Amino acid sequence: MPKPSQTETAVLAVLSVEPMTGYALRETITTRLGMFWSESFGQIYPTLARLRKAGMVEVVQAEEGRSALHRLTAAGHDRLLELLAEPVVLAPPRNGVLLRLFFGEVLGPEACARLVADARRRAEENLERLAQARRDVEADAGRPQQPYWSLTVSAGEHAARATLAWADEALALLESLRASSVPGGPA
Amino acid sequence: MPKPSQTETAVLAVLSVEPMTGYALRETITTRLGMFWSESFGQIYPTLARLRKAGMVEVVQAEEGRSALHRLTAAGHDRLLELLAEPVVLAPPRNGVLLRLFFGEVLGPEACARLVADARRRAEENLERLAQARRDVEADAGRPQQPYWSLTVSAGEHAARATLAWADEALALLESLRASSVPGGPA
DNA sequence: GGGGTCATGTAAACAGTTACATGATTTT
DNA sequence: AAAATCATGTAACTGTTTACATGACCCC
Repeated sequence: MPKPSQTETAVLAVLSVEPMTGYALRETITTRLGMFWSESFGQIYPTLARLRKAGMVEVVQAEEGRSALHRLTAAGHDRLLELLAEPVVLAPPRNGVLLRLFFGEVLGPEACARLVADARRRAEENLERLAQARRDVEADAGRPQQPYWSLTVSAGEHAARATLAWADEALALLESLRASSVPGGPA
Repeated sequence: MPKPSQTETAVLAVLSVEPMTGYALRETITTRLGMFWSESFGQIYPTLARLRKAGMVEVVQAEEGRSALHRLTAAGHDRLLELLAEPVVLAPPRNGVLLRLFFGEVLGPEACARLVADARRRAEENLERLAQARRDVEADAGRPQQPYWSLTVSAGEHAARATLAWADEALALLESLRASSVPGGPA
């Protein structure tokens, strides 16, 4: 069996819920999984082609005149189980904000404060998107997937709130730095 | 001027503190920035070669018999300022744990609980490493970089504690799921 | 009929890791 | 003398994004 691919895992997983076009697949990943996953067309279409060739996915005509949909085969479902059981791939850390802050002396407290404020704003935007996601999940009460979806929303909420709390702390510290380094304020 | 590179930024930033060998550069990135950054030798050495050719970095002989060190030139420092002012590159989200949890119905509550427990353990390990980093930073009290370093440690602590809190919540929910789906316990 | 969005794909470029090769120096 | 660590580099591969090309369908 070929070596596991993360894109393949995501594609098979989404198709396991419902057959759809490649375009809808990308749409679903962006809107439903966007907080913790992303795929580009340049990944999705070649992956679908490979999966088709390997018999994991078949193309079905849903309605006359409609685009053909990609549906998981039994082999595809087995493969999905196999891939989900693979060890999780941890992304190597690469946080540009923290890199800049670690060398914050170079940029100075004001520029650092702007970076932290930007990060704070992004976290707030995330919280809004998560509030919508929370409402969507609650509207699906009763579906067997509902508790699992709730889990992922909850993860985003915890992370976003942690960022907010950190940012407030950081902004206070940077303000005190600014004040002590320029006692008379900026000329 | 060439387009900004993240690796270049990190390399110039580390060298701005102190001249060192490529090997020590990697070591420094792994141990000091490891919580939020990473670079491999395959990136570092070609980057150093390019920076040397571009006059951003010069090679100096520190001591007789010792390996030559890479030192930032004035042009290198200007370039660093330029790169640090570039907009932060946000990594596309790719969280394998949350992907598996979103489709948690496929794996079932027990396997999901194992995934969450693993994530929890990683967060706890991070907290231990951060506690050491916190002690290291505090030992450097008085250095002008100290408050900035403290900021990055604090970010890690907030994130790790958020993961712990989420994981506990998630494990409780998964346990109740397991209980309700298999009322008599696993046969 | 024109603009938007649905839909599928390819090509080029890029970033990054892994594995390998090589050798000096230091420690045991 | 051997083993570990320090040190520099290259080559191959992989995964991923971006940009481009193309056309059908829908609704205003």
